[in-house]
Amino acid sequence: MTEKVGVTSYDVARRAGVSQSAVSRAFRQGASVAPATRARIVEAAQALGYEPNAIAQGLITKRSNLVAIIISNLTNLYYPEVLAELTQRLSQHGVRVLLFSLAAESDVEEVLGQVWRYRVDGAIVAARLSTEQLSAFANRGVPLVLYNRIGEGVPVASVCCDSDLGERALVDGLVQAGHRRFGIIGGPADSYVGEERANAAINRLAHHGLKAEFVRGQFDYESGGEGLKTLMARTDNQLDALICVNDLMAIGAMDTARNIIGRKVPGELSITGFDGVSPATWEAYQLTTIRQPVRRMTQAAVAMLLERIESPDISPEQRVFAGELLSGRSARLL
Amino acid sequence: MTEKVGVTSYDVARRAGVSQSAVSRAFRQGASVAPATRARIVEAAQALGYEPNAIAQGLITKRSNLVAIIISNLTNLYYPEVLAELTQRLSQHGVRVLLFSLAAESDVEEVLGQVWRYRVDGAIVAARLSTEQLSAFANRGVPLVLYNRIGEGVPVASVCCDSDLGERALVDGLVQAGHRRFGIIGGPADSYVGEERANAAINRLAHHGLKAEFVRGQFDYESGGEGLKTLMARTDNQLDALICVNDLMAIGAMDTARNIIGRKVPGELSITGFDGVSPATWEAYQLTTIRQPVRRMTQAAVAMLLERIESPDISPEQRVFAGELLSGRSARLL
DNA sequence: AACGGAAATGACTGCGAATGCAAAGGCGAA
DNA sequence: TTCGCCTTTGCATTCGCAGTCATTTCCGTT
Repeated sequence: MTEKVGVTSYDVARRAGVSQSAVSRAFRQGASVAPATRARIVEAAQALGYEPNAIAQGLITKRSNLVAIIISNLTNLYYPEVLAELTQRLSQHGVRVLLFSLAAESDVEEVLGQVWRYRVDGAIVAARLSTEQLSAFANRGVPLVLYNRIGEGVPVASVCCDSDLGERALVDGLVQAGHRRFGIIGGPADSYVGEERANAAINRLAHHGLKAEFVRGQFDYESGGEGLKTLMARTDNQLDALICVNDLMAIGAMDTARNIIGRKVPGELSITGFDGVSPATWEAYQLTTIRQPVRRMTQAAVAMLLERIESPDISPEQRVFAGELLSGRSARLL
Repeated sequence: MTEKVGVTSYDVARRAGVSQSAVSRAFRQGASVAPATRARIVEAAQALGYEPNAIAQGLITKRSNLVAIIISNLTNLYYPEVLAELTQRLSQHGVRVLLFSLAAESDVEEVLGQVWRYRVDGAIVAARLSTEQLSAFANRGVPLVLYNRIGEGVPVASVCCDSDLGERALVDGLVQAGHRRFGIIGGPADSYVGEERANAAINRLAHHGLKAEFVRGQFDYESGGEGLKTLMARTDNQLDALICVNDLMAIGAMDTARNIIGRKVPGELSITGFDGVSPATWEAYQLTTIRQPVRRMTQAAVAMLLERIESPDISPEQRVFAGELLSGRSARLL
């Protein structure tokens, strides 16, 4: 078993006493090779430590078996799970993952350049793309599936978690439980889900004839606490319900409410989140939130992408999944 | 700007009225091309939406500019940060990341097959590799850097966080503060850092003439609570210090101690962790732990790998970084 | 105007595997 | 034994680009 560098199909062919074509065929499904020949070849390959060169394969077949995954902030606590799921599912289908992690949104353009260069078979993107960038995928014929965002202005395949349904469940529950002074901590203005969720909450509150104070956060723990303080100041400490557009900010707000401001949660202040990250279920928080069905969403994203790799002309489709209401102990509902 | 599929250097050459060689040179650093010619070529390339085919480049130059990152459990809360850092640093050096996320350790063998096929320039691995697997990297001439583990039996480049120093600081602090009944929650038996840290703690306790009760966990939140309960049962509830080999278990233990068992932390029970993940600093926990210098460690891993890609014969090196003691409020120290 | 040397450019080959096509081999039936 | 058909096999070509080598162009010199 002398594994060595640069073993090619010719080396294997020589050792097995066949032609290079035969070696190629021996490694491909359903090719015409006599069982005995294939056995000899496989044996020779094993002896030499041969593995087909995926680069060369990609060049000639025009299939790299590579899929780009572009994620903006991996540290979001929500994405790692998504990434792991996506990677493993894609692996099962013989597709490798080329990972691009954006430090800043402005890096997208550069990243896309690399995506084109590697001739990926498709891409799953959880980052903001401009209309031009979206069209670039179409023009280059690279199948694309957006994760938790939709193609603004351009029809693109995407999977999302339903913001309206989710926030409606939370708002309705809070209103029915008697809350009246609402605060909302949104995300950065350029975040799709941030705006979606905030608007969903605002609209549903309006439906009940209620208004809410609104501040923006950065989706992180600190934003939650700061947002809460700001809202408290603005409302003369009268806030009795706080809707955060993600869990991390809700957690930050809970900690600040309990340990800094000295408000009982949920006794004096109800707090809700969105995502259903693992810390949300920790004993200290028991957050009332909407859990995104990550398994189903990743499964859908992968399925949609693979479909489109096989048949590039499938029309765009949006799959919107309802989240699950996790009734924790951070909010009085119903 | 008609971006289209399959634009090759020949297309660009034709449009710019030059040869394919010229196009190739125009896109390479320091090649001999007249500025005017290069400008014409770049313009033509832009007009056609040409991007050099990295696959073809890889085939001929034998440099894929691809690095494999193999991580066992991405959901560990500690790894996402590491992954994001590694990816971004590698990107800055023009290297792309081929991500492999293991669902089970047994998948390693299959993953390695893919790693060979893609002719990656190197690999960073945070997963358990057998001696044979380690040698396979050497035999195939693929530079390898291990993250938070060392090559057992084989000399391999690696970066680690010092378990001895870290646990020593924690143990010494706890002992000096008067703790005597110790419990340790370790990791799975096949985890390198788990064993390292547990042993480090046990040895340091022995140095003080103390023993500790020991149970194993799975590095997750639940393990912390369960481990604590088990230890409490074993020690007749006399435990006064709990050392967890990672933060997540420490957090789980804190929640269980406070909310289930009804023990004051740190009043009646001191708890320590290891890693310095972000939830450790949350207001609700303020965990006393050892923070791994992630930035320096990832920086080192990337530097070591790139060095070895440039000069494959550089000898193995271990870089061990001291962690930083985060004195939180989960333990009485000194 | 002629020359020399450096810079710029193009023709050509090869990286490693896949595949169309033609040739060879195997086997059963007549 | 011969024919015909199907399965195996090999040859030759191709994918897109880098890099070698030979050729041409361009300048400054004398």
